[in-house]
Amino acid sequence: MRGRNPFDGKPQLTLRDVAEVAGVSEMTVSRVLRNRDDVSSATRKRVFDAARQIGYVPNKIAGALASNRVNLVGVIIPSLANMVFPDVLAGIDEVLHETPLQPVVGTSQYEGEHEEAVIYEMLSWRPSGLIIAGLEHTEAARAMMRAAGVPVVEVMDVDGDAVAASVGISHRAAGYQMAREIAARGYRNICYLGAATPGDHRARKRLEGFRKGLAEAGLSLKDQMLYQGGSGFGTGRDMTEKMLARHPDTDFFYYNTDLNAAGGLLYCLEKGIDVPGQVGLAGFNSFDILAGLPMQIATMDSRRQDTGRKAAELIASGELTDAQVELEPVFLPGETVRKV
Amino acid sequence: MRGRNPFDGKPQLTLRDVAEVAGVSEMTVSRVLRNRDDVSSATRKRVFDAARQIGYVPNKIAGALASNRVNLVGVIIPSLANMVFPDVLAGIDEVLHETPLQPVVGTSQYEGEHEEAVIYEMLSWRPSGLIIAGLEHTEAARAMMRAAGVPVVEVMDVDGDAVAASVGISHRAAGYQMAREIAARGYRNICYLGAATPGDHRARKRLEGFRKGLAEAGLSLKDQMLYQGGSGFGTGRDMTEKMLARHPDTDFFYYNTDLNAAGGLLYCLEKGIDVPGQVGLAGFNSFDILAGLPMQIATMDSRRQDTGRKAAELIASGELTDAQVELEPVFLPGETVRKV
DNA sequence: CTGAAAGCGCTAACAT
DNA sequence: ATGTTAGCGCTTTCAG
Repeated sequence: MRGRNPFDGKPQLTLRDVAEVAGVSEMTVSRVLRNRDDVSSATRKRVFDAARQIGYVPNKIAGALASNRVNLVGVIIPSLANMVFPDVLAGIDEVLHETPLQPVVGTSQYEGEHEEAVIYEMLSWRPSGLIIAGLEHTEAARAMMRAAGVPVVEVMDVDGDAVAASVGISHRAAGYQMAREIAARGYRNICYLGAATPGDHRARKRLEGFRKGLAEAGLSLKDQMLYQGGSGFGTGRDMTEKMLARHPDTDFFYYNTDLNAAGGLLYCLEKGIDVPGQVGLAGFNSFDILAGLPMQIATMDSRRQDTGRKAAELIASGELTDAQVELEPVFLPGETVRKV
Repeated sequence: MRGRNPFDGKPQLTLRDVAEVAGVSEMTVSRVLRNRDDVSSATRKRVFDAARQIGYVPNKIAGALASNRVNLVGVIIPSLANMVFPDVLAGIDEVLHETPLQPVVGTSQYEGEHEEAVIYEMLSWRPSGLIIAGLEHTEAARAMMRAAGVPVVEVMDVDGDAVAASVGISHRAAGYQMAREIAARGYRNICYLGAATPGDHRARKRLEGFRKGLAEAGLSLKDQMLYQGGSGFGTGRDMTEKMLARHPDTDFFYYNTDLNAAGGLLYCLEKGIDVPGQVGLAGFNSFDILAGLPMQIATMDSRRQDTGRKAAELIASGELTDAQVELEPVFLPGETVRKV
């Protein structure tokens, strides 16, 4: 016997098996199973019954090879551990769900070489499209995406040159706008608390935009602190405590994510610090689950689900597009910044 | 020309193209690209150079059809919107990352018919394995999984009959144990606050186990409340407020998830309620991001990453296993229950 | 160590 | 409305 799948004891059922039971040609079975309407309803029924009876499951591998159509969409994100990426995935899934397309997920672990390998792997399945987080890739990765011959959408960032299409917010603009909002509210001693992930270009760009916004308001960042490891209330709390010890006159903390901001908020409230009077706080992302904190944190909606949805729509359209879709990050003042 | 992919302008590069450039046979190219060691290193280098030069990406569709080997693993979960499922995915991804296998994700939206369709879709790719959340499936779905001929692992639940292998905690046991812990700490007026998702069998089983545990301690559930929509601090806060209004003598709230419990905790603290003296609180899941709340919530670690890892290991082993791996849900008393 | 032939299961294209 | 033929790009098998 030829090399079957090692797990596969019994030979797989083929169209031929269904055809024999139904008493029609393979081709007719193929037509019925692809829901084509050029088959008589009597034949259609016979075929469906036969297929169900023997438990036939079509082989998409063979179908894909013959038709050169693959209903898979590659999705490459840095990690699944950070909530923002599953959020984008959920948006993608929501749209693909209405189509014959299925997402295949790969993670790059914020690492270019790794990402390149995952892209290669994905493209070797000849997917119907590729959705990939970020605009920063190795030169080889960009070359592969350019040559892929299928729609490629880079998501969650529009600050830079996309290989083809892109969907997302400008993190520079998000940081910039936040700086302006903070400055306009009279805060002056502003610190940034973020992550030390080298491959996190989006956080880097937000901080760049933030500094620029401060500069234009005649301000500058007083200090910053970067942590290793995951975000969370504990992380935000610790960083806030340390920074306040270092600079007791800090009057604003800008966090890389709401999760850390929430920790900072809880710390401040515990210490009896007047928020937003004495100290203001702002995060980033806007997580639904945090609605219900003692105070609603000022943040900026990063439009993750919308990003996923829009990217999936571009792929589903089948066009080889290079649309640049910039979504607006929405400033949500919450209750942790002073009123203007 | 035969029906190419509509997105594909240029014909795809084949082994033949590489072979011509390298001046060897297709077969030799195939060997080199599969990293087989029966090729001279001189030839190997020529082939690699040729492949890189023309930008060749192998076609796994064709390879899979010829070899009957597919390096995809189907993963079917109810939703991506609930953090617990990405956590399992992360565990799966962590292990598959070290193998040639790639996860393909599908969601069932907690809906049996939908799940059945997704299973059919997945199996038609002849994946190397299938990981699916839960033990409750339509009869047709179970039949497909039984006949799949590849390792199938049902995860996140072991209370019931698995089609083949299963990995996860017993939610009944988790609920039961939590009830015993609560009873042992002297709480008597106990309410459950959870979700109204009909397809959430795990929450249902936890509650069953919880009731049983209470009963064995001579107690019974005072009341329960189920909400529609996503969990979060706001949801937990609202439910807690309503339930306290209904039963001011409630001395314990058991939540379906830590996210809701956190909302309840914040509400209680705000109202000056003595936690854990007057009111105790416990959730479920154990989310890292919540470390840093004013009080650490009593919870039970649902071992999500471990579950994903173990399931992926079973798939990666390639064995057609029916191992039943029961992980222990770990009780974490935190600070929101009285000391024993 | 390298090559030639056959065919994986399905679908496009062309019959009828 | 249904059937026939050829072949997708690769790997298995067998030959050298």
